[in-house]
Amino acid sequence: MKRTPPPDHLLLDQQLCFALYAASRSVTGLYRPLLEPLGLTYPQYLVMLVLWERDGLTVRELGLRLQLDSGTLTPLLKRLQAAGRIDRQRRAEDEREVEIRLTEAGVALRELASDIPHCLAQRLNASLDQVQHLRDQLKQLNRQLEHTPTED
Amino acid sequence: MKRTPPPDHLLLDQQLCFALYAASRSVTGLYRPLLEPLGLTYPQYLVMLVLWERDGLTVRELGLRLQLDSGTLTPLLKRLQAAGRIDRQRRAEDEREVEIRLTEAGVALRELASDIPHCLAQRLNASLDQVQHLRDQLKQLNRQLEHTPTED
DNA sequence: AAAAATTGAATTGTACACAATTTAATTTTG
DNA sequence: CAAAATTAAATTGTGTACAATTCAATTTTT
Repeated sequence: MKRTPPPDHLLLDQQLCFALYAASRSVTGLYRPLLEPLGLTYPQYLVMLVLWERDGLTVRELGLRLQLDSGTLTPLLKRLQAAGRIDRQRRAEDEREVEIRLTEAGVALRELASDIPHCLAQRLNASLDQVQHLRDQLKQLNRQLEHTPTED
Repeated sequence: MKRTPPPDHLLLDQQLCFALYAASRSVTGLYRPLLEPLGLTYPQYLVMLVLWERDGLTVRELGLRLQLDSGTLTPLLKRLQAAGRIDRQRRAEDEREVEIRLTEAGVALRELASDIPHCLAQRLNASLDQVQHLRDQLKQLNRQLEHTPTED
């Protein structure tokens, strides 16, 4: 005699996607005050993390690492260049590729960033275990999604 | 005799933030082909989820629920209105508030959306347990962040 | 080797996010 | 009650995201 079956599956609070979306934006928000003194946005910080690990990558390689395409990266990299953190240069071996290299200022910025992970961990006021567990689950989810073609 | 101490904390793969950011965008990407036939973007879908649960909320109330401000919601809601899914109307009791109401088409859209959670769960090809566990951890993280003022 | 296909960036266009400001309506205060 | 403070949306401006297209450089085919 039920009129409408309980539509549990469409409840916002049931959605993994919303939990992810909200958590991602919240955490990004935590970074903002820490990154502002460095003059970096959050996606720019991610690019710097990659370059601090390995300098001289191409736009394509940065895109693979961060799962971002040239439509996002090109303007972002131009802003990092305008701010004097990186240089962009076509590769001699293959003129299609653009190599991204840290400037001295870009390398130096790493010192200023070195406290950020620690600062952030404190603000998260979650246990390290909790954070690592969550991170590893998310990474696993990401791996599963990477290997799931859209099968269209 | 180490030159530079291992900068583990700045490695991209160590960052919870990046795992979150990447997972969030990946999952949003999974929704895209499912939402496209409905003519909805992913944030628009979230707004519809809220309204399907409870119609007639104000912009402010939607913003609280989704953690979005008027700068994001106002143009999004105008697009939903232009697409005929909602009406926007100033409240008589308080002319500052704008009440959002589903149109008939907006209500009807719910039927078409009813399969989406199931479709998505399949594409995630993760166990339900895994998804629920992850979701609950993220929700807990969100709660912790909500109650952590910026203390500035 | 020349034509065709592929590839890497850049560009174009649409839609978020979010800080900061503005505007209008309501509340609070002196 | 009028001025000041507060509030809710809207607006403005900057910076992503991402699909789709363009363009030039390289590879692959014929």
